[in-house]
Amino acid sequence: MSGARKSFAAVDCAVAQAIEQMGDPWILLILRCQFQGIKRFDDFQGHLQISTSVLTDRLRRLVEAGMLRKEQDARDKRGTVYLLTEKGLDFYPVMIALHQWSERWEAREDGPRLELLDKKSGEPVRDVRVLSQDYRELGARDVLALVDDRSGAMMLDIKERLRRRKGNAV
Amino acid sequence: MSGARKSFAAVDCAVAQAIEQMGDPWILLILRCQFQGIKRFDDFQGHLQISTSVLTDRLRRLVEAGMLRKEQDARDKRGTVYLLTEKGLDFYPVMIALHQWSERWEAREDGPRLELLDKKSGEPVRDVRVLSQDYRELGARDVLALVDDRSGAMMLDIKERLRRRKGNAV
DNA sequence: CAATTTAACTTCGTTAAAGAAAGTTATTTC
DNA sequence: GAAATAACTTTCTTTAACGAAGTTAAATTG
Repeated sequence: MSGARKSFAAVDCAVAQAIEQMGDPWILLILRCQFQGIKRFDDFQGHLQISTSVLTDRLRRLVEAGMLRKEQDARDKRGTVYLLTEKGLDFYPVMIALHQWSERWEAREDGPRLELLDKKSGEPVRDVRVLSQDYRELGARDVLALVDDRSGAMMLDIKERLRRRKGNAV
Repeated sequence: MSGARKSFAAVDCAVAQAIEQMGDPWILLILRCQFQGIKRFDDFQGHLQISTSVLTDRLRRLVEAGMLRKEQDARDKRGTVYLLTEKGLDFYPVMIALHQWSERWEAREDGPRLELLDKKSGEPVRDVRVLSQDYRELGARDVLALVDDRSGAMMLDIKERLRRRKGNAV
């Protein structure tokens, strides 16, 4: 009876909140363009083949979310530039993690389309990974997720689930 | 005249391809649940309040994309478990980068809802960042994106854009 | 300096996908 | 053997994405 995309803002989880705001294909593609240096309305359209109404909507959302700020182009007063804020720039690791994951699993036969080099050294950047304090690479199975249930006590997520499922296959 | 979400599969870019496949809110939320250990149809519904038709569709897409595999539950032959493949598990850095970004910028006043600890040491994991070979943290401005134009020569992305825009504000 | 072009939208009609609810099939528990 | 449950499928309604056309203000061209 709805047709609208549901909101899951009520879910008390940082990832869910991030997805609520940034987990939209066009939002992510616009951010990708931003990191490529694209800043203007018609350049987004040229690169993304996005309809004007949707582009307007997504740029507005990104500004509202504090990811981008709007500025008048100094050279052409008709023009607007959308610039990444500090919050927007801080999304870079997510974007690069996504990029590298894609290169690892969906690579073209003829090699990578894009190489990311550290400007200072000229060497490729490291694969974005979850690391321990002493820089060991950690997978999902090496990390313990502690959920704070807001009642004062810290609760072990895994133990709680095990309890609830009463010995089902894990 | 369309109403359908457009495909940008033709865009020759790894990030765009990743977004085409994984840049959907429900896809991302299902993956988040997977990393929490949720594996069964009705558990996804319970946690996500997702409609059955959409959940069916997204699980099918995730299996098709090679992120999840379907298995019959050994204990209950009615049951199906959806398990992360190697490709799916490798998506972990993206998920944690998203989580940490959200905790940094959308944190509740009363502190983090989830703490991620290295099982081996008990210490929190590092913030997921783009790192140089010698572990310097790199921002978007510290990284050079080299585009391979498939014509043999490597082409400097930034220089090319500068040339095209003929001295517009950067 | 008038006419045209351009940037960044807004509005409008159409359609495909998201959603709610009810129905289906094969197990399993009582 | 009856009721419950897991994992869907089907049907119907609504809404948001799409394409195209129109708008406004500034800049460029003749």
